[in-house]
Amino acid sequence: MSATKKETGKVPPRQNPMCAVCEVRCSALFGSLKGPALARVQSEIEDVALSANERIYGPGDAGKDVYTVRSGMVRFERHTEGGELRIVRVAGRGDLIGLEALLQRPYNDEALCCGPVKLCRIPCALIDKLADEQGALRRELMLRWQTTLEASEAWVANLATGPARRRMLRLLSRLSELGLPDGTIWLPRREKIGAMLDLTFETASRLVSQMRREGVLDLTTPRLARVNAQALREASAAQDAEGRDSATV
Amino acid sequence: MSATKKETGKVPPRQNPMCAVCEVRCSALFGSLKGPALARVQSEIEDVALSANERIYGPGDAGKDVYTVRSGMVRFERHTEGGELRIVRVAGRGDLIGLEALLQRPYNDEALCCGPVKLCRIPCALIDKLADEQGALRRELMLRWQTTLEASEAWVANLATGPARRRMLRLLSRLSELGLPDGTIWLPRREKIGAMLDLTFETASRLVSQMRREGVLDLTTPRLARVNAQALREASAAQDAEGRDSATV
DNA sequence: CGAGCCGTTGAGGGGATTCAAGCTCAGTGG
DNA sequence: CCACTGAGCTTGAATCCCCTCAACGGCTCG
Repeated sequence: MSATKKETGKVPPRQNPMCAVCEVRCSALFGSLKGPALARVQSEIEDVALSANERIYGPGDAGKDVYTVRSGMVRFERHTEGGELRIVRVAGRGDLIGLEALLQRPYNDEALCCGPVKLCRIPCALIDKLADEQGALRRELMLRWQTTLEASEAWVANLATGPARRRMLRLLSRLSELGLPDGTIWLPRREKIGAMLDLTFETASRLVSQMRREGVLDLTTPRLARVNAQALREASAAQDAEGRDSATV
Repeated sequence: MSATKKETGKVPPRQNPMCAVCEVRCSALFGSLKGPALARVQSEIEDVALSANERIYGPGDAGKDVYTVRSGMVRFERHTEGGELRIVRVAGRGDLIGLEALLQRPYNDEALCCGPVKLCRIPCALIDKLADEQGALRRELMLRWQTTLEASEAWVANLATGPARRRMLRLLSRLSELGLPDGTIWLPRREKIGAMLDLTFETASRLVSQMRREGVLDLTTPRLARVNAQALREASAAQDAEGRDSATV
């Protein structure tokens, strides 16, 4: 995934992301495209900037596009059979979302922005066209599906398992991956944390406070926080060890 | 540990499922293939019959095949970051499993048989070859990935959310889909139910007993049961209504 | 300023776990 | 034949975790 060929030089201006120099190119869908194909891509892709809680797409929308996340975090909400709201996954920088649309299927979830988000909107028609010429793109697409599937299964295993405290610690760990390298993360509203971990917002609040008292979390502005990676690792290890004890008796 | 090196050449031409008349053909991967391609497929596919708890593949295995489930039920186990066992998904008749292998990736989970299972083992090399000639197959593959992803997200929303009783009711509902039309289902051991729903086996047992007393479930042989679809729907509706009440206050 | 949203914290109750006992059933060997 | 085991299942009692209900404080905005 390190650059295959970049620096094709000073690609002239367009209004769109200029994939050749895009900051997520190496991990992006069109990372493998060459010259002319890449040029055509650039005229059809549109980049969009959204702010917190804006809707990218939702169930029922006629899906004609997929999106690459250039920055920010996207959450996927859906309602359970019982009607409650549940967040089933989040996507971050480099992820490709809305894959259902490539199969002419309606979107399954509602995709919403956590904080400001930048996207590339990619028409499905463009991908269909390119895929016929560029075999590598097909493989890349399958890879995206697989990556998404892995994220979903990991969500089941790590964020939907065990006591609330453990789930919270794992969420912080996941948020750290999506956040800045200095540990700054986007911390959702308590109610959203609840929807991710299947908790009430009160319990989510108590856990956030607990993390704060323990020095794992440091709340800065309303929706931003800093994670102490070291303390998080220690707390997680302690929590996991405890679980192992009772399981190994 | 089941056979990994097959296809040693002298495979008799006639031992395979005959896709053209296979009972799952319409929903199967090669449902769209025509004449000659189909004939070639039949000489390379091997059908396997496994019994309860046999391992189909596991993390670390060199993935060289994918499998179509012809009958029975397959569960996917993995360990959480804390080391506990968790079942993250199940597959049934018509499902294609082990898709990671198509991307030369190691399998993510351990795939195990619930009860007797019949599979078609399909070499990845065969799919790669066919995909170059038959465009429809590529689309079919993507559809499989998407279907699997949807199943995984539904698992999060329905089997990992809410009180234990609701999760159990939803599990029964899901097992019914995979079972016979007369309501006969394969009911896992209590410990496995726990691994699916994130419960202790005692709680799983209590819930099974409860379902039985309510007439939702009727245990026959050790691992088989019959579901009263009507009673299950009613119990689910009641459970969901209750949830909605407290949520809507 | 009051209204409303978000977050925090406390008190009490309920649901799931934990610990523990006892049951059935298959297999084994006396 | 029957005692003896061990695995799986069931059930009870006590504990603990999380939910529910409730009050309150900070903040923005009309």
